[in-house]
Amino acid sequence: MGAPRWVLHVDLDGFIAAVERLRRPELVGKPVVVGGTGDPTQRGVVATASYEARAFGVRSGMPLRTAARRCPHAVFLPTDPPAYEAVSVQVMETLRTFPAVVEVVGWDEAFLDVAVADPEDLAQRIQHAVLARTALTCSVGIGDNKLRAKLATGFAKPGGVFRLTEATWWPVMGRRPTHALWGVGDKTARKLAALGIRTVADLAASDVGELARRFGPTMGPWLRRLARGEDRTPVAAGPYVAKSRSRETTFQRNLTDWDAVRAEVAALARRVAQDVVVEGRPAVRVGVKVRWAPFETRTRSVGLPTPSSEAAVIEAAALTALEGFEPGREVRLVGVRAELDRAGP
DNA sequence: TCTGGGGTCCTAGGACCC
DNA sequence: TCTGGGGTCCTAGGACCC
Repeated sequence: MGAPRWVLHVDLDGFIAAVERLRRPELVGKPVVVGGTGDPTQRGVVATASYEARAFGVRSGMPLRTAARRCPHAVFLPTDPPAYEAVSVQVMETLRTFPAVVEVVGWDEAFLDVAVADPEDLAQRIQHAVLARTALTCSVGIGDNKLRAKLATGFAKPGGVFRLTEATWWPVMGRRPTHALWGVGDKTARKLAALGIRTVADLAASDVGELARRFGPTMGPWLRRLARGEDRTPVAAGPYVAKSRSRETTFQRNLTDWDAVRAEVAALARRVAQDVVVEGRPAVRVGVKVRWAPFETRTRSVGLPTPSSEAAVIEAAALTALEGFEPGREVRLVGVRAELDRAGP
């Protein structure tokens, strides 16, 4: 008889802002907003805000200009991905010292599949180990599957531990809006509300046939399972295998010159080609994204006759895809994406 | 609130084939 | 000549997440 299985979801508190504060102790206690180039007069959005900045209504995803209006005295910093990556590696190494299957979900998040009698005790030991190694605090959600562990973390923040299982699902989640579920965003919540489905309990009790009609054969039934906290997705230890690689740029000023658009697409395609080489699997399809001003996004893509990792091939394909667009309007953003071969080189 | 960048997965229509 | 139904691939778009 082994100990019971649990899923733990570990999530660093305000990760990016916390890493910046670590490097610059003078930021401790101050509102800090990280995002874009660090210049709040430029186009860009908030990647993370410290809890001091959040008190002024600054949120991730918010335009930097808006953040500056809400919290003018905040310290604005550019994002520094290599620095966060380095700290993230230390965090994940620390998690792997525990007897668990570890699935890394992002820079600052991981699932652990564990078999222990006292998951709260393990959660606290993880918090202490991460703090000792990186001086960062994290929150831990405990669940009987990934979905419940992930949602539990929201109740654990900041710095706490929370358990959510089948036994407590209804008292904790039943009366919350569907938007509280992991995978239900603004659009779906609104669509559900139009059907009279407002809470998690409403969704759990709704007609699965109706959901399938409105949301499709896969999404419909999945939504109802979500509302019941049902999830059998395993914690996957395997190394992350990318399905696509992409690069995109939003211009500080919209481009009006199509030659400049072509040049930018070519440059992005060469960067994507470098990423493809690093992945070690060739591209099978290349796509281009154009965002017209003010904010209308369109994509075009072409399959490659033969899978390739060559910069010249990927660049040529991107420029071919770009020909599917009618020039003449102002361009806010361009992007290039490569879909990778699933099988291998 | 004038809206980044990097991903994943699902849906749906049309082409094409049997 | 007119007609069916299903399966699969290709492509674009949408929704969501960190």
